[in-house]
Amino acid sequence: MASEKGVTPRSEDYSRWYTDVVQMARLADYAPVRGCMIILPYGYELWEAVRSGLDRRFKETGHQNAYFPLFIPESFLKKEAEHVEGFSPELAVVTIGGGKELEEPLIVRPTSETIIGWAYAKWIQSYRDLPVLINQWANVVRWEMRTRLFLRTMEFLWQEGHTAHATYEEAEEETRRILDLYADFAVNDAAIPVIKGRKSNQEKFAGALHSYAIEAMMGDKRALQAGTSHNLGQNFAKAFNIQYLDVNNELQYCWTTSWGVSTRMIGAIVMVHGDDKGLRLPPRMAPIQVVIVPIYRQDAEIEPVMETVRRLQAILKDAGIRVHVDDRDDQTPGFKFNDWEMRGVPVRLEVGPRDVQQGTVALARRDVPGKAGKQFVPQAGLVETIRALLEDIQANMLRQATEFRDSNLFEVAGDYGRFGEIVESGGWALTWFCGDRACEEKIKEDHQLVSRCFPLDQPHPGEHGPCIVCGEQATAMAYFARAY
RNA sequence: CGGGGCGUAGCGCAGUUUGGUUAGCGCGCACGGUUUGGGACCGUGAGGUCCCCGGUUCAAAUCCGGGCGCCCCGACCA
Repeated sequence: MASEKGVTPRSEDYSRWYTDVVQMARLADYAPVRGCMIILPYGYELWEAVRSGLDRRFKETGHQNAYFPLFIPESFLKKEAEHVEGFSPELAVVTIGGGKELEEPLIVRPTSETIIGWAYAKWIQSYRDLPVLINQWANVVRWEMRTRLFLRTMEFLWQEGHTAHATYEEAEEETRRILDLYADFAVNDAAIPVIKGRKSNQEKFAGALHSYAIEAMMGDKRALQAGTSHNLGQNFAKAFNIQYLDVNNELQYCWTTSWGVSTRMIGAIVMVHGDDKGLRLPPRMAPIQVVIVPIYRQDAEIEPVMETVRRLQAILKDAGIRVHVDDRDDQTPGFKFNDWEMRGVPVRLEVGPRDVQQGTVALARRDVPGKAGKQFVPQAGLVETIRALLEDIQANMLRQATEFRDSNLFEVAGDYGRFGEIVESGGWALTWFCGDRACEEKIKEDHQLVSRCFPLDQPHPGEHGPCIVCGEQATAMAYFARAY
């Protein structure tokens, strides 16, 4: 970890900064097993905020939670050709149980399409059983070569939705509905601007007809896929015999979808909003929205100060604001200011003897550094003041992130040299792209990066343009950028 | 899986080149006191299989051989 005081400045070394922030803000710690992490209480509270934000939206759109087993029979994975090809390099396999070699090895789930497909085949008989709209909150394991706290760990937490529908149209509608839901969560709760788009065939989920994703720009301009939604077509339905009888008493294969957001979202929040001093949490996600730091010089001042602190704490808590009183008596106020700034708390409230006398408090906002972000306000009407301040911080953080992102998006047509300049300087290039494997490979060879997505919101809808690589007429533009 | 770096107290490191007292520093921790509106100070104290195994030597944190682990950068991925 970095220096004795604070994290490595973000501007100095981005990846070290990230590692420092995650550890020093006590979001996560390294585990004794390579590539695994311990999610600490403060980090887990953030995850709970992600979970409740998404879960509420899932329920509102008619989904229910369920839980499927961790272990999947090896043969299941093999039933969908693309799927097994995509995942086999990163599987953890259990071959011994109870001291005996297993007849059939068990896969520790890397994702649950197969075992859920098996269950759906059992459950679904008729069009009357459709749609099936199930989500599960679970851990999954993928044997990763290179890992990073939250961004890529061998075991991670996520939600995976799995739905089955009667028609392609319904499945596609579901896939898109979830993509919208993810974007809504990212933008409105996590204050992360995202680009909704379709993945190229090369980048789609192993076994999907096509995949959509929300792509976000991190503070170092690299892209991060923060959520994915897949239209699986009938691929898994055919592999697992998920069939139903339609109104005409004819047997049909279902159309299925799957979609997921993982603990990686926490990495995104850190990397999008953090600054040189550490974490900055959007108020809607912050486990602690307001931290109260009591200030006193002499023992005689403790009593009246703490009395005011407790009173304000109760008022804020009753108003539904997540408030914490830092009453540690072995740390100075100055230390606490820095500590909570590093941990990203949006608002700091100071109560000292002067405030007790004058009926005021000092309020400091995390998104505006130094004195500029500090103001003295009356205790009267504090709930309204803080509510407004939290809203303003939330909006400001989204605005800052959006401005930063937009200033690094560049459109380029038909000029491969210019395209190279953009992506090599870290920007995102939006360009006509035919989507062919050969063209994507060429870019990968030249610039060590692949397409992020074809944005759903196309800048020139209905028009054509020359693919940036082969020059053939392409019908859509895609983003290219270095990614995590 | 390639390239680089690192492994010495809870954390960050010095010491290793050139083997030699009782292995040291800062932070943190415990206790006492003074402090407290932007990272306090003084005093006392606790804390070590120097990553592991083997070898060389009168003597190894230090030299030699082998192994393990972690971090960073690339190839592959939520």
